[in-house]
Amino acid sequence: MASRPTAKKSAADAATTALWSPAASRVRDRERKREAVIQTAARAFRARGYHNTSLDDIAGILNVTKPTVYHYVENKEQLLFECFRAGLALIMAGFDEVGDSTKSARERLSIVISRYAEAITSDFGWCMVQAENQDLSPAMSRKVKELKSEIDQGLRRLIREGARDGSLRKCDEKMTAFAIAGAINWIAHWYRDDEPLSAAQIAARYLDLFDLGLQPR
Amino acid sequence: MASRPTAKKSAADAATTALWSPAASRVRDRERKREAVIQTAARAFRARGYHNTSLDDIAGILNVTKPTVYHYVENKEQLLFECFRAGLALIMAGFDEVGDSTKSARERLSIVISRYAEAITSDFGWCMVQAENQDLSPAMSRKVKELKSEIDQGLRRLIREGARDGSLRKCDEKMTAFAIAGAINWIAHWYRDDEPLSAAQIAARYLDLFDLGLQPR
DNA sequence: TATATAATATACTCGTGAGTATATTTAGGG
DNA sequence: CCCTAAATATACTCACGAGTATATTATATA
Repeated sequence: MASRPTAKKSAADAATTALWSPAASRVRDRERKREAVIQTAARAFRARGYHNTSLDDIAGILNVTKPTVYHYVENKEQLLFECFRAGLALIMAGFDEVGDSTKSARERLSIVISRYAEAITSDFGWCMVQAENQDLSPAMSRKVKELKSEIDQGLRRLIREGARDGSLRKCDEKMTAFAIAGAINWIAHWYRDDEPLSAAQIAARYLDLFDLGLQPR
Repeated sequence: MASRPTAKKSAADAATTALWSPAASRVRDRERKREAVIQTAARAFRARGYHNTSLDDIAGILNVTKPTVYHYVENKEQLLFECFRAGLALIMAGFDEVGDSTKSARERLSIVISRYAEAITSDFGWCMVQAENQDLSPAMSRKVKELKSEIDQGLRRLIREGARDGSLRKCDEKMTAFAIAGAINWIAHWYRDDEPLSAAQIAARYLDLFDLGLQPR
């Protein structure tokens, strides 16, 4: 393996990379660096896919070698897991935001969906969506599944509350939550940074469908 | 590499495997065998993921060695592509089915969505959904993208026709098609063979959402 | 029945990538 | 200013998996 692999760094990588740049004042803040590793991994995973991204790649982008990466994370799987967790946190933040609101369930659902879509279009969101059980050890797979189900539970709860407060029509709670989550998760598959619509705009259009349906009124 | 790797065959594999079983009358029908290779690959990819499935695995399931697999397909990428193509064909069959129908666009869309969901829950459907550009050569990636867009075009067309014939409300054609396709594609991520609801039942619930929306009428 | 061709197997190569043993540098605390 | 611990690098190992060169067996046809 070539030392200090000469990786092509995008402008967007510069901010994180600067932490190691020879010029910079190398305040070694373990936590900051760890986060930079995770952030860089997320970006790389999203760009090339988990399996097509080696730890050498990630190290290269950071201007560092593989053992350094291992100094901050246990292994590749954990790296994916951390990215996943960050993505999940973004989504859960949406739920927290409306947690103590007095708004109708319908309004709260709107907000959650919008935040959800924003999260999904981020690097971490991609990881959160793509963290496949198949790529994880049984233990980690269980954990991921468990955590993912928080989103599902949150959506179902809003749908249930909507049926109670009358702001949403009664429907199959589970399948409706799956359909909505699926539509949003899928954004990660097609969204590119040059997409003309913002995540919020996409969410608004999706909400139009979920709210009103396609049948003329 | 161990010769004739002792792979655990599921009951469902038996039918395809029988083509090579010593007892069977070995009518060597190239096309049949090729299809068995592709079918077996699809099942394995879905079960363990594309990257976690080796050609030795696939050969093993078929009671055969790797060069035999190569006798029927160029390489692993092409194997995925064939699976993708089979999945796509299932979906496009839904569009063909309603092609010359005099039904309203709304009714036709219902049928297409139902067929689409059925296709997605199959092994080929999984491959169709998961065939990521990241795993394919540039040329193949282009081809896959091109073919996938047929689904999108088909959906948009129905949505457009619905606006014309009055059976569907006017909406953002592109984003609506994306939302619907996303919701359905996502089924591949969570559907398991022990799922209590059939694909058609899932589709019916999804259609309920897409048709009527969540806002009480 | 001999021969060409298809189908399959054996036994490799070769690259790549995760992970590590060990050395070296850097920085802070005594 | 020295000494310990953290941070990083060098230089590996090792397994695995795609793909192949080559032999062997079966089958169809002349």
